[in-house]
Amino acid sequence: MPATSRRGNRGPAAAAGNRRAILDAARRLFTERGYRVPLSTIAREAGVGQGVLYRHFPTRLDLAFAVFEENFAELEAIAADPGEGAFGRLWSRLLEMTIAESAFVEMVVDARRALPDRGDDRRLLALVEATLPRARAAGLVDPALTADDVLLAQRMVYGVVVTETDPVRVRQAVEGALALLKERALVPAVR
Amino acid sequence: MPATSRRGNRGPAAAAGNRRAILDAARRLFTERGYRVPLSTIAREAGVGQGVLYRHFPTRLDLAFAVFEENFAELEAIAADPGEGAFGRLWSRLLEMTIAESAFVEMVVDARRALPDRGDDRRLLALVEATLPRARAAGLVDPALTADDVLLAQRMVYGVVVTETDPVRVRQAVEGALALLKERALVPAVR
Amino acid sequence: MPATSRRGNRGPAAAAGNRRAILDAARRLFTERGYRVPLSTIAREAGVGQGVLYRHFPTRLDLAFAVFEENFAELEAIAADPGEGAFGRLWSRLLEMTIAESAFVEMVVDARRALPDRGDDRRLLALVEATLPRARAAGLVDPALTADDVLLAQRMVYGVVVTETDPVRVRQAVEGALALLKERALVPAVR
Amino acid sequence: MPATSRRGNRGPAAAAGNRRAILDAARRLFTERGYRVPLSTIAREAGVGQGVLYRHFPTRLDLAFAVFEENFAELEAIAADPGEGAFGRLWSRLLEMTIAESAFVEMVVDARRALPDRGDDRRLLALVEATLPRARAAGLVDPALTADDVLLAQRMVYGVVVTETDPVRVRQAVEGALALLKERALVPAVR
DNA sequence: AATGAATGAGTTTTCATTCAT
DNA sequence: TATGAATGAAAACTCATTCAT
Repeated sequence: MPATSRRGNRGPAAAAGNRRAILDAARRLFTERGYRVPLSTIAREAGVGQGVLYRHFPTRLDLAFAVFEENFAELEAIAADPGEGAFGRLWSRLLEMTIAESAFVEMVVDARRALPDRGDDRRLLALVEATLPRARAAGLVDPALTADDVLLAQRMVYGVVVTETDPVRVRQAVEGALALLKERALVPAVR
Repeated sequence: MPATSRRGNRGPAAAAGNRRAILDAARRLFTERGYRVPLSTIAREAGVGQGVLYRHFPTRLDLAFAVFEENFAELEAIAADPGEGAFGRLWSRLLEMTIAESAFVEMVVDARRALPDRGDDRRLLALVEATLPRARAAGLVDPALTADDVLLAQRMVYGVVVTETDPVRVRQAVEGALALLKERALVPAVR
Repeated sequence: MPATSRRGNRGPAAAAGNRRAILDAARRLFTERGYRVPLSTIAREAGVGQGVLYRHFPTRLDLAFAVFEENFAELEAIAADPGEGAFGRLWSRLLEMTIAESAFVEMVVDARRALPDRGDDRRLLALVEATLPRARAAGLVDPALTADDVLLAQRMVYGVVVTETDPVRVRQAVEGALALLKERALVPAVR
Repeated sequence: MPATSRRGNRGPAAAAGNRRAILDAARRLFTERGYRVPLSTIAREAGVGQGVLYRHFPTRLDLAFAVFEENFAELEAIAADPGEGAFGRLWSRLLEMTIAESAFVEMVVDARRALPDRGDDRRLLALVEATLPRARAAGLVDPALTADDVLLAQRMVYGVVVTETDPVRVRQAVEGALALLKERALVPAVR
């Protein structure tokens, strides 16, 4: 659904709201229609002019990374919890994101052609490294499980999500993938 | 490199050669420049007119599936071998294809949005089902390994390949993914 | 006036006619509305689609140079005449072109920012060098007049044309400029 | 470099400073990047908002003429000198301006399309008429040289400057042009 | 049957101008 | 009064598809 239709020049005060509306529209449209959805469609759905979209996000990748960034912020908030369950919640949320927003695989593919490393892998790695030791100490995961393993596992789940042709079977396919990885006791399984 | 330069209307005899040249050019360009490479580029590289490309392959997907089909044909030839090593060779070749032609993930993503199921999964499944029992009987794989597991594992490897930003680390990443799956003894590992 | 309105795909046979129509429209619109006239306007006036214009002339400069090239071709034809009057006719036509198509100054300014030397100066220099000696031998011009002088004089006339704000006074201004240069006996004066 | 960074609404007192900063930025950017440089760029470089630029200069031409006006003011100051050398200094400075700010040719071309005569020619003519007689009386210039000749000569130099593709050869080209005009004893030559 | 230019709709991109704060 | 974001009308550019020869 478009943000409430906006008309006329609402002045600079609208900037934050516009940015929000653009990000929401982009997240939704990337998911529904894929990464290549026209920028003009995103602007229209966000209820802003094309120029506003360009002011906020000069390239498609800038927009995509900004949406991605919000996911990261959420994961960082989870990882900031000092409890032993943080890793489990981080992994669970990461799986949900992977399932819900597989459109980002297309973005990654595109980014790979267009850009040098943006360091996103390292940021995610840091979150895992911050939380995994406590889970290990509490006996919640296989002691041999490394942070690299976790990231690799997430990428493997990505592969399953993106190649699943029937949307209603995505969760089931991910369950199957996690079962194949189960020996290393990645927990918890997807809800 | 374009197929040998072609000029003028060479009549029906050229049809097969043209089809061949288009498929070769498409395979190369999909890999090098991604699934969205302009069809006109493929026609040019193949040394044919755009009309010919349309005659042979009315849509981008028809072309992509035809390229994919050649991979299937190769896999089918491997699976036709009645020996106990057929499954291992099938898996090995499947991994190689996954590594070399990850551009097909983009195609699959596109196909998912555009088309009803084309049954490719089922064809691949049939090849695995034809070869896995003999490998299992010969003790070459974990007895609990199912054909579905194998297909799922291949999709997981896809995920790793497509998300690897550094081309020279793709094999290493796949090795890591296979190691995570090793408990089920998928053999052989990637070369 | 637009080339006779054309609709529908007339096939490759239309290519030469389209190129001609585009060049004519571009020459007219550059002169009437300046070098920055929208390419879409040129395409519309030529009676072709935008894509056709792009196929023939990938950039605005390519188009402008092609129009310019036609002027060169005309000058080359004049210079090919072995008679002693060739230089006079060359100079006269060059002045006419300068007066009629001052829009090309804008092009030159633009080209200077966008491109390395295209060698046009040298081509024009060659034409002058081919014809000037015969005129000199026939006593038609000051014996001290060099080909470089001629080119410089033409650039000076350019300056007068482009800075004349009243279109009806352009010829009069050029006459004045030629009078200032008269000691070197550039002949003939503009008609 | 932008004028000292300005933040916040500093009230009417800032108006003069803003005008100054805009003119400086415009002069520099017109020269460096051409007359078509985006107005937003000029505002940014001047350290002011776009609205302020519009308040001071409603159109691009208003801004361009204001920059030009400053040149006039400098020339007027030179012409106000009652000595016999005023004409020489006026001509010399005029040549320098022509060389340094050839971007103004683009402006003139644009103005010609957009505006009725602004009388700039007449203002410059007045300056020459005020100083030339004294130089003539002192025997510093050809007695036959008229003020119209001087203005025409300056426009001719414009033409040479704007058509010179190699920036380092501009002065040399101007020298050549002045040599062609030398019979009328325009002095002094460019430095 | 092959060629390759033409078409034109779709997308991206820019920027002069307006206007809420 | 200054700010700088919003607007939206152009303009530029791309490319899948058609079709005369």
